[in-house]
Amino acid sequence: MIALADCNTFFASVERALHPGLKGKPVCVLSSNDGNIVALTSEAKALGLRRGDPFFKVKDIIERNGVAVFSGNLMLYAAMSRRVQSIMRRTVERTECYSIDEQFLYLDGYGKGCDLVELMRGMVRQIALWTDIPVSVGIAQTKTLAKVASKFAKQYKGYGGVCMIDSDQKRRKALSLFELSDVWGIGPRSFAKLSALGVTTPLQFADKSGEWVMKYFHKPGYQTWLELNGHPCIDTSELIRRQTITTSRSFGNMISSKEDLKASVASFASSCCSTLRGQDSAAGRVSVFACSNRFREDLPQYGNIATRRLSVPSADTLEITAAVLDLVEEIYRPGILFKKSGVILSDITPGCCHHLLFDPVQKREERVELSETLDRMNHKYGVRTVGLAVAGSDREVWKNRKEHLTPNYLTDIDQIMTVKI
DNA sequence: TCTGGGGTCCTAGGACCC
DNA sequence: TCTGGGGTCCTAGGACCC
Repeated sequence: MIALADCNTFFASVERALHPGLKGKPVCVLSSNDGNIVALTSEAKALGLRRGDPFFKVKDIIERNGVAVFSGNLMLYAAMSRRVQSIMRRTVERTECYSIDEQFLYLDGYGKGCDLVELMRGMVRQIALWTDIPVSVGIAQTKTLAKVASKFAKQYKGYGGVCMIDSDQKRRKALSLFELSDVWGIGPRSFAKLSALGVTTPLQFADKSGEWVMKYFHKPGYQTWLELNGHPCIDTSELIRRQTITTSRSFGNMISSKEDLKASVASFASSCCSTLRGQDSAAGRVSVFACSNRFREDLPQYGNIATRRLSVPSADTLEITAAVLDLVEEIYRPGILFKKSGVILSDITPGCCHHLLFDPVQKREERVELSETLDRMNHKYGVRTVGLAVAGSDREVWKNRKEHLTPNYLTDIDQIMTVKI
């Protein structure tokens, strides 16, 4: 059996854990630039707010009802996620991090039936006691069914946070009651197609023949079908080393000058490179993209991407930044108001120092050392303590808006919480 | 005025190879 | 009238996930 442990409305729960006065109150967390709602508690949902709502459109609902609003602070959430994960690893030996708020736990060898449910309930209580983060756990034979079970665990208080699907009878009942569009692997497109084909519940889908599923939904849909029928086939274990690394942002203010665009992508290149070195890899290809504001129909629209292959896979901030600045020359257009830009590293291979007979970069070892020194300094003294001048300062015009930011209580000694007694 | 960011996998089609 | 067979690699686009 496998369990999925899912933190309930995770970002909002972290904010609530660090602001105890908000217990039982509506809380929303915003995306970067304070753009959209990305996480919200059930109390906020009850007011009609939805994930994805643009903040400016629902501001009046928020103000009228005294909803607590926070700018998303990913560093803070990642730190809390590590705490939650460590408690899960104390409970079960083999775990797999699927996302910042979800873990798969392999339960083979931990007994059957009630034992498993009690084991997981104990873990949920421990996490609540030590971190104040509410967690729902689903247990079943496959990851897709475990996800279904975890949603039931979240929905019905009576489960004590843990729901198990351990018989065919329970599986069929669960699938007949579950929302088809909430099944892991069935997105809006497949949902519409299934509806048109007369399939409206997960059970009806599971009861179709394999050939039928293959004909209309090909391999991904077939895998979901197998999993719903209790045959495990989705492997999520190979996600440790990323195949692409992207850093991109929407700007707080639109920009038109080439220098601002260059500053933004140079800053993103640094961030991509330190992630790359952090997983001990090198990238063989660098891309830069930029686009205008798609919501401003009154302005000329433009978007483009340019890619360069590096002669040797590299993790050198200087080399990759130089490539990124060159690529800006290819995509920049005067007169366009840019709203967003980004850097993508791909063709990623293990090992950060590659050698080639005709390497255009001199003294590559020293360059690698320089980059690693940057990483160490920024790790010790805080992000962007040292960087390339071309990436500009923290006050650049393209920087984000973040008006409701919670301090980095868990990761920065200078921002640690003050307690008054 | 204000509309997120970062990933994966699959498939089809084109270009090229012998 | 009929016009090889069997591959690889790359790219773009679509669909999905959190």
